[in-house]
Amino acid sequence: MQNLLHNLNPEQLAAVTLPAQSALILAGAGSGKTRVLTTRIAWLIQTGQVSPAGILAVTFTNKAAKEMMTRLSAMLPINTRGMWIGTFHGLCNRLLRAHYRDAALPQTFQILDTQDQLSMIKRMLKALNIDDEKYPARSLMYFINNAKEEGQRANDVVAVDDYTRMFVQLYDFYDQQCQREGVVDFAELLLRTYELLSRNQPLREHYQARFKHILVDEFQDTNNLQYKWLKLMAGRGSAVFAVGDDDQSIYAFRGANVGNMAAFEREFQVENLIKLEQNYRSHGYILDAANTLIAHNAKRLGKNLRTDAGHGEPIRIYEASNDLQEANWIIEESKSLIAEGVSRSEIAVLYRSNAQSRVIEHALFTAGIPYRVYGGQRFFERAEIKHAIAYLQLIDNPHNDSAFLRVVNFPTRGIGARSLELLQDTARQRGLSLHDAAAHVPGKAGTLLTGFVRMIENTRNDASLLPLPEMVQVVLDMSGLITHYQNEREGADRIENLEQLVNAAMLFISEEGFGKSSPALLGPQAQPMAGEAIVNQDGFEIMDADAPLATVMSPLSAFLSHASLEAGDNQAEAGQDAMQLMTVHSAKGLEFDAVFITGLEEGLFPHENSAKDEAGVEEERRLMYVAITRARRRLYISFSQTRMLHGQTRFNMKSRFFNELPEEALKWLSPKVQHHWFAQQQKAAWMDTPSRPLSSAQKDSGWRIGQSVHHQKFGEGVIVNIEGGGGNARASINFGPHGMKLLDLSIAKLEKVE
DNA sequence: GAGAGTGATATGCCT
DNA sequence: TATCACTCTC
Repeated sequence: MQNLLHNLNPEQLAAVTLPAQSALILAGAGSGKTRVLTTRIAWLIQTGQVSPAGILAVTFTNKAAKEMMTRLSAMLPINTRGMWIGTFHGLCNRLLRAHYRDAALPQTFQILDTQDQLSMIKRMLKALNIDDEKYPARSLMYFINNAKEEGQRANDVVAVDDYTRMFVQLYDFYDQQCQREGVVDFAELLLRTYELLSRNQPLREHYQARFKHILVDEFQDTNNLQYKWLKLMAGRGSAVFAVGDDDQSIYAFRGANVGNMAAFEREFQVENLIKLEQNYRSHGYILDAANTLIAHNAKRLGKNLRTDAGHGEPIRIYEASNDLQEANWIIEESKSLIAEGVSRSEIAVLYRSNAQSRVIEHALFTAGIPYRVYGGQRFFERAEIKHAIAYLQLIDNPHNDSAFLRVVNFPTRGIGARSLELLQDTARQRGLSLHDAAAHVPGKAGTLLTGFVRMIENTRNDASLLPLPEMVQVVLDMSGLITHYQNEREGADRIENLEQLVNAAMLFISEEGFGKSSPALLGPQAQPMAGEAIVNQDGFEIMDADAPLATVMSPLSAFLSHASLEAGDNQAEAGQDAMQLMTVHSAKGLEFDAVFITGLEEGLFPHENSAKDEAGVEEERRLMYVAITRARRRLYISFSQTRMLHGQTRFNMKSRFFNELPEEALKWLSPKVQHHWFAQQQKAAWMDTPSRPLSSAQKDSGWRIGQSVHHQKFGEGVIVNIEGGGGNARASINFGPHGMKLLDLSIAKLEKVE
């Protein structure tokens, strides 16, 4: 125990050793949050307050869950695999597998990722002959997911207009369709589990009694359903240990509700609110900047980071005249950092939106500096992998129509659109899945379709007793995927990926504790349950969804869940020592010796879509806070007067966030920058494209695009466009925080600012 | 069924 | 500007 608590600071120690009551830990950036969380679990177990089975630890990402398990195994000689540590979705999956009957799901239900969900909705809209101009699939998807995240089924949604009524009806259809096919989307995993436990008293009480300690990571990111889910799991007796940072809440746009922190404090009668404010990551000036900036947010629980490290170096600010120049400056600074001995992987370039990465990538490429961009396509999202997975899904659950349609004619088998229409009609009329309807289709189409179905069945028969990796191999061969890609010009990479899938299957069974030779399709292995038996409302004895996945699902089902729930690495080839390029969002949780935050311009950061209301600006500010606190020793912030975006040159003002940083922590590097207009000319020359000719309006009015101006009411702005001429000329002016204004040049009292 | 052509569309992205 | 999904054409 000495060991465990060794080296914790007083705040951390207090948090780790709290009594068994609900507590809220406000953990600032770099304050040792994960350490506190894992040490807390280890401490509870080691002091005999709870057994590993009595712990429920929830995270948002698989990465965080894995990290927690790794650290925990290092602290205690226990097998973490059987513990209930996982993502919300992963844990729900486990519960639903164990209690599939009570949850009214087929044992082999499958999980739709976002892509699958969208294509399913599109298919449904088409089948129902719905005008997709009026009711776009994407909007419907958001509507459905939002409703589910509010805990609402179709008939819970209050529709005030016809449009919404239509959506509600489609939501209902969608749910029915999912149920028929035996598939669930991400939100459904949570909602279904929530409903299962709220309706099923014995089950609920069983788990409530079991999980004496519930620990939640990144609590500020919980959405409303997740919060309700936690309340239900906790019941009255469990202690919930919630760790979060309201200042790092940057996912409101996808339903996260920071308000859950305040609600938690109130509803769980939190007596223990502990703030972890000691920062072990960044130097003083960097923390000063973060603290000063975030203090501008009105809605905060309040927290201030401090460090024992000295001031360190000031934050370097650079003003570029255009985005190319900004990129080149990053290259130059990086080169000198590297020359100073900073390794490339310790240098990160952050940007607000992905579109900004292009210019920087180009410059890095030209300079011959290795770099890595986060956020590309992930392994399980690749088309060829999706195809292979679809075959596996059909073997596991033939009623999955999405999977059926994905591969029925891939590789091509002469089953065209008309045959499929026939099949879908037949299926609808008879209330069958596509797979089952195939036998009822007459003619040549029918022959081809039954041929496909037979191929699936044969594969299932041939492979059912094989271990998972070998099954995957058989599927690759029998489906014709490998042959197909062999004949394709650029199929080599795809074949390589498909072979990787066999490896992934191998790795998966060994990690999840499936027997090396246990048949892929064998149902849950009959193993003695660690938990006590419980009896459900119908008098059936049910098993606790205890321990490894192996006890509640077949290797194949488990692997398919894994493929949906964990899309795999989304960072490009690791290995080489490369500079790191990523959005600010994906930088959350990471840290680097040197960080560049780029594009600090009004409209970009804060983003124009968020700057309309105060809540949006506050989230952008938190985003900037996250960006700043990624840096350990050196921080650069840059902005540019002009920038190419969507094929057009934009004139931006520097971000309002500059006014919210402490001047004494900053060092302005900017050389005398050319005037906007010259910058544009020069850039045009560089890019070898003709510059925009002066319009008559620009010549006549004495004003020009790019001119900085001052307005009595709106302050400083930049002319973005001029229309009309002579006395009627009007200009669009970007006033940053005040937005874009269209002003009559002869009326508005504008002053030129040089 | 592949490839060309069209047009909408462009903040962030985990599960 | 560039990408992507989708339709059209041979």
